[in-house]
Amino acid sequence: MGLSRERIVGAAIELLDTDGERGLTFRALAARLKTGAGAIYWHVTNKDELLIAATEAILTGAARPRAGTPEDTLRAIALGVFDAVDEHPWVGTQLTRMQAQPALLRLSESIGRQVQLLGVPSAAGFDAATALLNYVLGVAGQNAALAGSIEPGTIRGEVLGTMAAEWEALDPEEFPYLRSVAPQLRDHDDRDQFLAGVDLVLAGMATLRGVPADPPRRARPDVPSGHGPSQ
Amino acid sequence: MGLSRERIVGAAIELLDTDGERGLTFRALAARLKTGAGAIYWHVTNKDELLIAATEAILTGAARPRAGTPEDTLRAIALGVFDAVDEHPWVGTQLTRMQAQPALLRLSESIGRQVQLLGVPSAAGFDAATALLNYVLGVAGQNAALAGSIEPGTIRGEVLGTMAAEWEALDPEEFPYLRSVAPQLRDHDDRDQFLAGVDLVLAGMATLRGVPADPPRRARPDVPSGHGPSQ
DNA sequence: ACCTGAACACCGTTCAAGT
DNA sequence: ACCTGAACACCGTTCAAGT
Repeated sequence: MGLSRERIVGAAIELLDTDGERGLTFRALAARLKTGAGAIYWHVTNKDELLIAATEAILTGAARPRAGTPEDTLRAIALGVFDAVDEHPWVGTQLTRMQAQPALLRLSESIGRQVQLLGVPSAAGFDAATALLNYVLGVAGQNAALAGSIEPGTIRGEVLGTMAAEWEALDPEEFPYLRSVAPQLRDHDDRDQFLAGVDLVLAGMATLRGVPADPPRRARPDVPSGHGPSQ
Repeated sequence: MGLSRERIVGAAIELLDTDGERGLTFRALAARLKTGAGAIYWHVTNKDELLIAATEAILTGAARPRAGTPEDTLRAIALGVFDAVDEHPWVGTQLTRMQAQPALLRLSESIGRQVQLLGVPSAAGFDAATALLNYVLGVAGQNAALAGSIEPGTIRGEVLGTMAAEWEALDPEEFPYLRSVAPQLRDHDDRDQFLAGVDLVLAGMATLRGVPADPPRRARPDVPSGHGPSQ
């Protein structure tokens, strides 16, 4: 069984997951695949292409629309990205750094289409869809950065705890707000907060249709809570 | 006039602006400063610290609250970041990649405080402030990525034109939405769209107070249109 | 057609040696 | 105290040589 594009991409994903973004080098990849570094170039053009393929492997189907109201579909799409980045933080980096990422196109398409279904007038619709996309990408980028700043494989809650401790140690004169909110940071649920943000944007969109929005809830039992669509 | 931290940071900013993020190397920096590469390490710990200092130099004061309603202040803060990233795309990368970036703390503080003033209840307030921050960071990251994908110094409109052409060339079966919206992408104003997104989030926040939001406008003559607060 | 591994052109960073 | 520049330990990528 020789090399193949799939084996290479698979090994790259493993390396990225276990050793972080800096762990993926052609030498490490070659060692894991028991070949020379140059062999990989026979199947893959360069590192960028490899990263795109790896992201593609994780994100296939993540932006696929499901049945339900446009709002619920938008929540599901957004959650799909969130969970994928949660499991594979380097996906967040790819999504926010690479313009040539096909997954980003599919995500834009899915979001845009659902916003259209929402009934937002077309001029404002493009702006609204772009806003939601950018919010999702912002969270993805932050989560990737947060994961990149620590040892790969650290427990989730731990990261927020450390960050909360830093906020509590800030100068009270300059950072009263962050200090006051540090306890909330410590024991909040990322995923919940992400959804609250999605709901906030959706509530904003509702005002664009002239329909009074019901205030976004924080608890949402209607959304599946398991980590879904990533590989 | 020997070396100094300020001269080093200044030269780094010039290099980043003219040659892009990949243009900043210790060797190029040393050449520009007419020293050896190692000399820089006497004044600066490492490259990360240098990038943080450079971002800091650009973003000082960008998040400082001005007089006005909380909404207007939030718009001004967001615009400050947008314009800074517009002039110095690498700032967008820093903001979204580095957790230890002081400018990010100040930005979080400023946004959070204004959202408090907005009267959003404190539990939802933290979520709302985080949502706005993530939106701003998402746009910053995308603009940085977009700028990074092209030759430094390309004309702004040109980038969007190229991207619009790509969207028009997409498969009509798979990407009907992006194709339909390509013309809007071509001749829209980034900055306008960014503001529309901020207004969307603000409209969402308004629903959290139970106050009916007036629908966000697209034209906004009340906001200064010049590129302001960066260096 | 596919693989090997040395070699090339870079990086960031260190450090003995200078002034 | 500050600077110099060679050296070290890496990178991504290429390419002659093998099978």
